[in-house]
This record gives sequence, structure tokens and C-alpha cells, in this order.
Amino acid sequence: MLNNYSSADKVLLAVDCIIFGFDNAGLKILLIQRDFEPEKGKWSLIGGFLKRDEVLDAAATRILNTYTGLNDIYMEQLYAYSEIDRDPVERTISVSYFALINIENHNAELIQNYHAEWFPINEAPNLIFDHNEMVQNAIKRLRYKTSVKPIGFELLPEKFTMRQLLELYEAILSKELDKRNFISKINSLEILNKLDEKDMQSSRKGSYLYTFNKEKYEEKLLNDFVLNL
Amino acid sequence: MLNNYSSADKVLLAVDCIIFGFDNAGLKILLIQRDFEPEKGKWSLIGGFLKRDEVLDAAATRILNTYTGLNDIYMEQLYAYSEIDRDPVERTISVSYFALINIENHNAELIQNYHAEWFPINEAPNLIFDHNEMVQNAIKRLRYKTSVKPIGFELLPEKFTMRQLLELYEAILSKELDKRNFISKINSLEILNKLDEKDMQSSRKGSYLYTFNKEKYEEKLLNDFVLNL
DNA sequence: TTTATTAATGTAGTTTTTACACTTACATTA
DNA sequence: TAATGTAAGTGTAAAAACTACATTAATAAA
Repeated sequence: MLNNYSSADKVLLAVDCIIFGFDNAGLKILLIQRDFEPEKGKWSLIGGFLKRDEVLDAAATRILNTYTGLNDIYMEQLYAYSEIDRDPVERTISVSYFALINIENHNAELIQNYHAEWFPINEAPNLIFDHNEMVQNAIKRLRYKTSVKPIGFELLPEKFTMRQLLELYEAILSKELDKRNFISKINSLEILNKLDEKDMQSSRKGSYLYTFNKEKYEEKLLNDFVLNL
Repeated sequence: MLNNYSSADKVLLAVDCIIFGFDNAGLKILLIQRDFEPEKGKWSLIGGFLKRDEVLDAAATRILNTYTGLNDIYMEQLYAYSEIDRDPVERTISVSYFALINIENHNAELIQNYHAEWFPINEAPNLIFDHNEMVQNAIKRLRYKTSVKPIGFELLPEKFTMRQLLELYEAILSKELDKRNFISKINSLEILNKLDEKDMQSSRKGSYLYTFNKEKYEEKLLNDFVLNL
């Protein structure tokens, strides 16, 4: 009964990446304008095909690197999309991945070369294929993640203020949070280092800068917790 | 640049199903003894290949039906496994699905014909390929699901006692739950109908039977909630 | 030195969660 | 038919978590 294998259909397997970034203006996703058919010129997630000798995680990493120049980015597999005609050219199953990156750190040139652009999540253009759905599901997953894992290290600059962290969470959850309650909940996680340094951009008084305590942060990544914001 | 497609590698895409069932003895998974190479005779999840004109959900449903005769079973996609040599015969990416079924309702004959067997989750044999990992991840997902969606309708007989429901949750979470607190939390969901009928098997006094209120149950399935057990 | 602006900080009231033990109903047996 | 044994059923008080909320502090600019 070896023909279980030989009689089976082969398909193309793609990877599409939902890349989240954050800056003063809020939560954004990285999109490209396709430079090949079909749907040339339309906006799309960055993506590519899985190679024969490559695991999915590696494909996602390679694709991210191709378009942004970034390495060592945390990515997470989300879901396999398999509607028959989702790609009009050929039957293609696509596995979505999401990544969190610091907008300031990305290689702007590469993004330029690929006609890539950051869009606020609420102002993103209509996307090809089922990419809109992929984005919506990724946002859901990102929201969920805030409640069980620490988030921020990936999206914020190395030194950041409490307000920036608060605004990041507000952008992800798309709701207002009480500042004092937020601070005490975050502090209870014990993943921040408060520096002696202040950021003077935002006010006369200046606000303390923080860094993530990398060891504690990664310790928390290993075990789920519950964070009600 | 149409050769984006033509130059891409095609692969086999499989679906493997983690099928959970529950009876007096606890939480179980359905496994089969493979009747084809490789690994003929070893225990495995039930699975099969995706067909060219089939979406993944349909493949999962078809495979479940083939081995159990069951239809209309809730299934959920979990994860795509893509290690290069996970299947020694040929490069195969497998998408796992999990299903919850009522052991009493399955078609025993079909299971017999396919050398399938229910195993308590803690006493399952070693499985082929990466199927052990798939099972472990499915258990994690099932645990998570208890905290955001109602579970039970799929796994319990139509009429059941509070104790059965409690034991189901204890089996899934693999921890003891306080009986009174459990009952009041479940009652607060308002998804149960208390019948006038009693089950006299378990005690002299007899314990009330319940059914799920199908409308309210499915309403709750649409929206997440938080259930701390 | 006054003013304007954002940062920083604590608590009381409410809600939720937890821990916990006795009584009830009934079949069985003496 | 009375006594016994077994699991079912039920409520509360204490602790913990969460929410809402307003004043003072630090500093640069005028």
C-alpha cells in the first residue's frame, strides 16, 4: 500500500507573514506592493514559497529577511489557509506567520526596494487573496498573546517610557487602559528595569526610561501567566 | 515573473487528527495501527493526504469519517508540522486537527476494521513520526479551550450528571477541582438544563441528570468567555 | 518667580475567588 | 421496618483581585 504516497496530490505551499510594528503613531503592519502577476501592483502581505528542503519556520524567517534585512526575529506560526481558489494561478496552501519588529530597526532601504510600506492597522488598504482575513486573525492572536506572554521587547526601542508601553498595549487591545492600574500590573510581572535616566521629549518633568530585564522577560515567555488588562 | 509559481517546489500535504473521547475511565485518544509501510504495525494518529480539490477542513472531516463513520463533528485546525524528514518516505507537511467525540456514538465496526483503538491519554503507546508531539500540543489546546469555550456537548452522552461533567474537566485539566465551586461556575454559564430525572447508577440517592441547552451552548461558542477552574 | 505640562503615586470600595463541612435521599441489609 | 452506608446536594465567610479615582511633584519656558 505504498501508493498511499504515490497517488497523493502535491501542492504548492506558501508562507505569508503578518509583520507588526509599533511607533508613536500606533500599531502598524508591513505590506508590499506586488511586482508580479497576478494582482501586480496590489497590496499584499510579504510571502513566498516553501522550498523542498526547508521547514516552515525557516521559510518564514527567510522571507522576512529578504524583505526587511532583519534576522533573529521572533515569529510564530498561525494558521494554514487552503481555500481552493484562494490563489487564482495555482492551488496553493498558505501558512501564515506573525512577527513583531521594532520599526526603527528595520532596514529601510530593503523595504524601499521592495515597495514595502508600513500601514496603521486601521488604515491598511485592501489586500489580495485572503490576506485581509489573515491579518484579522493575526490581530486576534496578538491580542490573546498580551494576556499570557509579555510583549514589548520586540516592538519598542531598547529604552522606553511607561507611557510608550501603555500606548503599545492600548494599540494592540484597541481600548483605553487605566494608567495606574496598568503600571501596577506590569510592575507585578517584574520584567522591567527602571533606569535613572529620563526621557525629556514628552514633558517638562521628564519620564523615567525603562528597559526589559531580558532574563526575566524570557523566563516569562516560557510559562504562561494571566494578565487582565 | 510568473515563474514565482512555476519554479516553486510542490509537496505532499497530509492531515492528522487527534481525536479525543471521554468515558468513565477518563480522557482518551483514538489511534490506529498502521496497515501500510512505513512503520506498518506501529500506532499512529489517523490521517491521510489532502486532495487537489479539497480544503483542509474537508480533508480532516473526510478522514475522520473514513475511520469512524462519524459526521458533523466539530474539528479545529491546530498546527502545520514540516520537519524535513518527519515522514521518511517523502517530504510531507502535515496539518493537525483535533476533534472531540462521544465514544459511545462512534461506529465500533469501522474502528475494528481499521485496527483503531481508544487509549487513555496517559497510557498511549509511542507513536510514529512526530505524532507524539502533535498529541501533546493538542492536549494543551484542549486545556486552553476549556477556559474560553464550553466543552462537553461533544464528549458526554446526551444526559449526564454533574459528576460526569466535573470528571471530564478534571481529566482535561488533569487536576482536582472543588465540587461546589465547579458547580456554581458552570451554572453561571447558564448552558445546562437540569432534568427531573435521576441517574441511579452512581449512588443510593441518585444524581440529577442534565442536558446541554443547545441554543445557549452554541451562543457561548460564538463568543469567548473566561472560566477560571 | 510664575505658569503650564505631563509624570508619579496610593487607597477605599467592590467584585471575584477560594476554602471548607454538614445534611439529605435512598437502596441495601440486618 | 429500622439501621446503615454512600454519594449528592448545598451556603458562607475570608481572602484576593480588581476597579475607580485625584492630588502632588518636577521641570522648562515665559
